[in-house]
Amino acid sequence: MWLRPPRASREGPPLSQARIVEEAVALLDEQGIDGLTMRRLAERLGSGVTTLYWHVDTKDDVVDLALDAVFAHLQTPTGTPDPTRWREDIADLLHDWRAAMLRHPWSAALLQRPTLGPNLLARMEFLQATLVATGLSGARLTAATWTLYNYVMGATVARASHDLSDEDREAAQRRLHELRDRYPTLSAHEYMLKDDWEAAFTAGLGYVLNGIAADTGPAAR
Amino acid sequence: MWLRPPRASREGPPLSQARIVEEAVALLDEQGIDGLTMRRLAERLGSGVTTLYWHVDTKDDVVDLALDAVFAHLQTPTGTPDPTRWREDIADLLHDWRAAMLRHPWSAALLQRPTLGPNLLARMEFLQATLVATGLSGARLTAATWTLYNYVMGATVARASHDLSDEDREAAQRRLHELRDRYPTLSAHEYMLKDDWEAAFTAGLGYVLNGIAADTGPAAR
DNA sequence: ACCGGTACCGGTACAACGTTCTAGTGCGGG
DNA sequence: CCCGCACTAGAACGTTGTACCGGTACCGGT
Repeated sequence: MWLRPPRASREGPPLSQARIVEEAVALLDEQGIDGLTMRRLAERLGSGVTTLYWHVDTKDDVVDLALDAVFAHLQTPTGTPDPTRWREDIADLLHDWRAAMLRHPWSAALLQRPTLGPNLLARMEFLQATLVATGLSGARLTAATWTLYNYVMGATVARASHDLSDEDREAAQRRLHELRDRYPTLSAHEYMLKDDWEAAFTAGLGYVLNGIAADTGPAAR
Repeated sequence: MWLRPPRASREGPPLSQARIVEEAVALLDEQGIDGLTMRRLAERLGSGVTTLYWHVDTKDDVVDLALDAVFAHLQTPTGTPDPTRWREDIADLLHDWRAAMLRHPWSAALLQRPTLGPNLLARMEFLQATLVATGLSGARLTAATWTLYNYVMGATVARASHDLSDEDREAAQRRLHELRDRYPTLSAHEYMLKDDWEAAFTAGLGYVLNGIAADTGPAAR
């Protein structure tokens, strides 16, 4: 009866969806996608497991919110885009996009859900608006938009998934050498040893932008 | 003692890793990534759950093998590539690559692991060999290889993840219209309603190839 | 004809998970 | 004073991946 524990009496700020998401991101950063557990999350928040379900319907909600939170930090520039600077503007956007995801590598694994969070949409809006300002529209606009989107996503996923330890990378390249009959080119050009991802990303983005530039209106060139 | 069941006496072919992987792919096709369970898999194979663990170390092994199996069907052309046909050859390869993954939509979600299965490596080998034949080498070769890889992967992941039902797509576009103050461009250009993915993929691939072409040796043009 | 080992099979068990059900507790407004 | 709302959480259920261990069929050697 008496002498039951004093019930902790509302310490700290009350639980909220925002606090849950914030802690979820931290947990994901530390332990990766498999480390995110409702129980662990509750423990870190100093709350009961089931309490989380008052603020959130399901674990997937937490994941979706955490994913969009990754893109929260940047205030994408607003206002009418400058058509003469479209290449730089898009390059900046995509570099930042990729950097945000690589800062939280688990996010690359979560792109199986459609791009519908507010922060992601804001980036998409800026991307497409810039392309419109170059004179693109219709099918060519769609193609350009998605080509750029595909490229960043692909580059980020590839980067995150090929981020092996040095030993693993060397072991993989060694195996390629052993199989050099089957993979002569990969073996000769050190497919697995590449490590300047940043330069490769920039160069590839240059290719894509060049390809698109040939299709824009004269205002952009 | 007596009258115990006759023990079924080795019906069918003995379990093997190949049979497990084959059935895993079928199960993934029918039920998606969450439908793949060691218990369900065992049931479909008519074996005990733990028996699977004789042929396979862990569930992740099954997943890795199933992923590479998706790329098994195509015999990638071997022999020295023809530099005058590099665009067509690469376009064919990437179209097939994407088609193989879309035939098994769960595969797009599994690209978090590096590209090391034999079938994936064979495709990579062909891709890079074709690029070498155009005269690329060094950093430019690396950039071109990964740009193409990134583009297919991105396109496939994006396609698989944005494959909503018609209602969902319309609901999403309706929400965009409601928020047209924040997303004027996306709202005006029907961002969510695009459905000719095939054309967009082809057009985007054209951009990328054009961008790369400007960087190849004269032999390729 | 027997033995022993290798290859393979599968029941039981366990810890961890996501989630539902239900029973609370404190606080602000009538 | 107390009702109801916002919030908290324990207990429990069903499902998951996997370790442990006791089996059975078959095969080569003696």
